[in-house]
Amino acid sequence: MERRTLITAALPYSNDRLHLGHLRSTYIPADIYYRYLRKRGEDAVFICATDEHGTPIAVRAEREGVTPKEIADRYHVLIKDDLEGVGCAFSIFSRTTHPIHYETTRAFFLKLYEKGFIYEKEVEQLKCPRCDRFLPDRYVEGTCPYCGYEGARGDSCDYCGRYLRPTELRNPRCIVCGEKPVVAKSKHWFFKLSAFQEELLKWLSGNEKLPVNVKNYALKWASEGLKDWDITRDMEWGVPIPVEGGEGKVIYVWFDAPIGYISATKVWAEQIGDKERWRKYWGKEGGARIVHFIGKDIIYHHAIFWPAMLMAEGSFGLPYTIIAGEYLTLEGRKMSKSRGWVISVADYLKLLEPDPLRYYLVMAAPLDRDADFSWEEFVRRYNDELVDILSNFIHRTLTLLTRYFNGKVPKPPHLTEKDLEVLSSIKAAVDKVAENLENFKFRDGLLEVMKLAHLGNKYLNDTAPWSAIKSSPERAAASLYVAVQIVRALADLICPFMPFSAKRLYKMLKLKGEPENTPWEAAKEKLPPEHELGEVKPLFKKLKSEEGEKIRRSLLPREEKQMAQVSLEEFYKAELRVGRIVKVKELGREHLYLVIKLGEVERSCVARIGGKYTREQLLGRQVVVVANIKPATIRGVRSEVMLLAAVHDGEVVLIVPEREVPEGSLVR
RNA sequence: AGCGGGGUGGGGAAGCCAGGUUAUCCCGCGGGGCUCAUAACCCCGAGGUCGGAGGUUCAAAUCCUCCCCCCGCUACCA
Repeated sequence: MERRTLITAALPYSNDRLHLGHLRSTYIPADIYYRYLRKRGEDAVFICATDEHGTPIAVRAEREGVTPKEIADRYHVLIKDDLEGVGCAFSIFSRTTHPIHYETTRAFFLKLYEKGFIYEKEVEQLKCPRCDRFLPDRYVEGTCPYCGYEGARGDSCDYCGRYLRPTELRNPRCIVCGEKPVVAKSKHWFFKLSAFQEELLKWLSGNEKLPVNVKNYALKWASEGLKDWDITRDMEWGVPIPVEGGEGKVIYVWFDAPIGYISATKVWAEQIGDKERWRKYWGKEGGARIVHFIGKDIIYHHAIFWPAMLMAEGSFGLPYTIIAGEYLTLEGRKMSKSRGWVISVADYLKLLEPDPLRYYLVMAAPLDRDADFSWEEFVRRYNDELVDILSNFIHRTLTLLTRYFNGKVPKPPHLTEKDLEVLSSIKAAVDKVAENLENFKFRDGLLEVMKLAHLGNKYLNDTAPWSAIKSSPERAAASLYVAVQIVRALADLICPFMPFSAKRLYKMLKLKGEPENTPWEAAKEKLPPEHELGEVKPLFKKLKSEEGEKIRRSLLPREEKQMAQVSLEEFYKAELRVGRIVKVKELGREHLYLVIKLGEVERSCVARIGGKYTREQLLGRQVVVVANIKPATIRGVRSEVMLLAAVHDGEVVLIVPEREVPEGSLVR
């Protein structure tokens, strides 16, 4: 039976635009795979959608005074633009607010409910007395019960990585108002995840297609024991619970999001006018190979939660494999949206073409390892590899043909052993690229493509048609006949990786149709003698250094570049010490005069914390000061040391030792 | 502390999971060839005790143990 594949790319969360990291970990690999299968003529569908529920969108909407749907609408369009801009050829880019999604999610939930895999339970839940509402997971922060980390969120601890429940947190606080929540009873629905532990372990360990990074990670969690999963939340934004008593509650976003893969397939089927078509992919028997492309951060959800949900539901196929892309750093450092240390897809596309980016992101490192986006490296790969090796080979071949053979493929009199050998290595290359793509080895596949271009350059050098044309035109004809076959193959081979360039190359070669719809094996076909070529133009132009510098300046985020770095040595010049406040006097409305005892000595300090702290709050407390700061006179009073405090939105919070230490202790 | 990733010729990276002939690729460097092409292309060469120490093995960059060093995770976020 013919192979059928359903490819999904992780649903982008609809409250921000995408950056280069998203592309590298998920969307470009998925797109390459889909384009490859499509060229193979296989039955493949490429599914994606925006994920539009959940607390972050709700919180943000609240803050902006709009509805959550408005936020989701806004970003759905932008994200779609980003992805289409880099060439992602989705069959459908749907959304989880689509009516079909609601319907599918409700049905999924009900089926599990009827089968007894979802049960109701009164739980003790955190409720904020000041905000007067139950607090869904991320509305609470506190101390992790496992590792003691103080900034753990209600759903998980970022420090030790464990998944938590809000009530497990020690010292919880409401993130909206900071109030200590109280425990209150609330009814919730749980998915019997624990019931699937054995089946999951079996499925995970028996699945030879799962990459090691996914498999090991999931096995570790599954074998540590799975708890039942609270899949409802006290909020309005989301899919309403389809059973009695669920008023004011919705299904948890991580429960409905993966169902989006199914619902989006349904939307697609409807759009192409073959409403029941989706069943061919999701059917348990005779369904498609379901291939999920995700980022490494959501392995847990795709390799544990999702398969368990599917096992419980029973009528859909389980994932065939899950490809988890690792992260992309920017100039060697982790990307960070809040620090502005990111390059957004939109910004990139304003300045450069998508193909070189696709090339770079694939080449930078294998998918299962972290990669780095560095401007210098990008320019190097662009100029030295794409331009010099690939584009230049194509250009010189086509130019020679234009000059010596009127832009037509010459008729080779006879082909030497060497010519035949090169022709057969074209076929071998086509197969090698395919084999790598079959195994999700995108980088290796692209390397094979480049090897073929390299071979082309070598072949041209060895056969030197430019000099053969004088001594033996027949040799020149043979040589260029062979060389142009390599170019022809490249036109198809680069298509999954660099679809825009493939298109241009198709035009230059006057090949019929579009590269994306032309069968993969066409790469092995030969351009016949007399075939006429189109207008020859370089595929990629070199990035000149001034031009590159200009792009670099507007592309790379500025904020971090301005941040000066401090060496350890420099840092140690600052002498931070613990002292005790032994005297407090007001100095106008904003300032306080303090005397701070640092061991044997006492130092004066004028601090701008008036109105923030009272005399009583300060007297006798231990604080941290910069002991060797250059003394200054503030409000007419000499200040010898500087008091340290955290500053945020007009708040001033003193830095104090976690417990009492001898005065004068050094802080390092 | 924990979790994760990494340490391979001057720079950047593969290879490591499935151990095995001269350790691969791009850049840089030295020499040569070519002059069709976007000062591009091709060939040859120098340069590596594959972080360190043990161990397993006929054989280890690759497996095991211990150690050293670097990076990320404490802030929504692939």
